[in-house]
Amino acid sequence: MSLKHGLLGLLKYGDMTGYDLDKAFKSSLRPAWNVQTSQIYRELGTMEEKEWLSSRIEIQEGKPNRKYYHITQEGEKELKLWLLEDHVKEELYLRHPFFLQLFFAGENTDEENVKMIQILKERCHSEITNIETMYRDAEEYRNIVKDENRTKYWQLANMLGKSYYQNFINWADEAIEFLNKKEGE
Amino acid sequence: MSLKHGLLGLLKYGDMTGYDLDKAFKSSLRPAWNVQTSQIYRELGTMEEKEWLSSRIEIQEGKPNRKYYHITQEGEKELKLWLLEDHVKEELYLRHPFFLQLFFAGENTDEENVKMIQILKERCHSEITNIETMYRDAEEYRNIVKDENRTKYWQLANMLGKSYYQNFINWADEAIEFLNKKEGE
DNA sequence: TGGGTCATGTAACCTGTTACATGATTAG
DNA sequence: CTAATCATGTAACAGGTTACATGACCCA
Repeated sequence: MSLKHGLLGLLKYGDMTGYDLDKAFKSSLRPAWNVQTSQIYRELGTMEEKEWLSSRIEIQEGKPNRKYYHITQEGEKELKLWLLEDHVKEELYLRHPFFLQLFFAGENTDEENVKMIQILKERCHSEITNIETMYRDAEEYRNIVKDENRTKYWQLANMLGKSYYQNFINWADEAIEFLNKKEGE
Repeated sequence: MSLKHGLLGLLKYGDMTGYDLDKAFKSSLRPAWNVQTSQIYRELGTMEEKEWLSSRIEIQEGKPNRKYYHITQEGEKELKLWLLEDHVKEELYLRHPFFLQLFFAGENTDEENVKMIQILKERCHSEITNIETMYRDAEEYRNIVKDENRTKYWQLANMLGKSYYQNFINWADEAIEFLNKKEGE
């Protein structure tokens, strides 16, 4: 999607290594998507070529060296522009194989589909739990950062993430009821 | 995502050309995502190589010839398996740049962000209108198909699509209220 | 006379995914 | 003793995006 800009955003909090960024991304932007570690390293490479980032290597003993990335002025400019762009235009799709599966679910039996919808529900419940844990873990950062402007939007992102999964759960309940009623007819 | 399986599903309704599939996809699976026409042709090519499809060419006068694709037994088997797989596992992410944007929205002013959220709302309203039109247009198919098992799931997909966008709208209202309240403090 | 529909694609590029590789240290 | 953590990547492939090309017909 826009991994590059996600990384730029995280690097505004401070210099980090690819490893740190991987963890930071996975623990804060998880509702967005699951990034591949290898992709992060690749993107960091091309971002450095574009001069959005600079880097320095810290030598460690016993452990592998750490390569710290730092956001440049170019990078900050790029991030600022991206944050003001309208990304809502064409990219609001419900991009899940599950939706296709549902559309063609008439090819399966109702029992098979109910089972699938139940799995969806469970999965969404556990995602909500993850988000709540994530958010509680972030409390400490909020105490350190004390930048209300930032934390305000973390809260909004948190609300959006949770309601997104809650919506699947609500739909799943309605769907199961609907299928049972049809069954009884 | 799984364009190949989406195309297989559509071809179960009857033989179609790439052009037809493009239109069918865009008018029924639109809440899922917007496929590139060129990608459909490419995928059809590889699907034919895999022998999930066979094709025949119908010569037309004045207009370009039409290349009809037909789902093979191999293709049907593949679709059946795919429809029973668990696609909910790792792929339920809210995969939108908007989420990243929101997470880092503290870099913008509140006014800029409220404007952005309002654009989101409008866009979601128009998506819901699109889905409703789409669904009404599909009524005729439902009368022809008369396969209640299929149409039942079209209805569920329709419900999911609408609630997905409605959820953004509800969130947007809360978010705007939240930002205004914070502003007043 | 210009734009839309019909109908097919190719080429290049960018992004995402999967698999693999290394090698030391630390905790259960 | 085994698994996890620390920390870096490369290679190959699959899937998505953008730009371009062709050419006739139809409608305002």
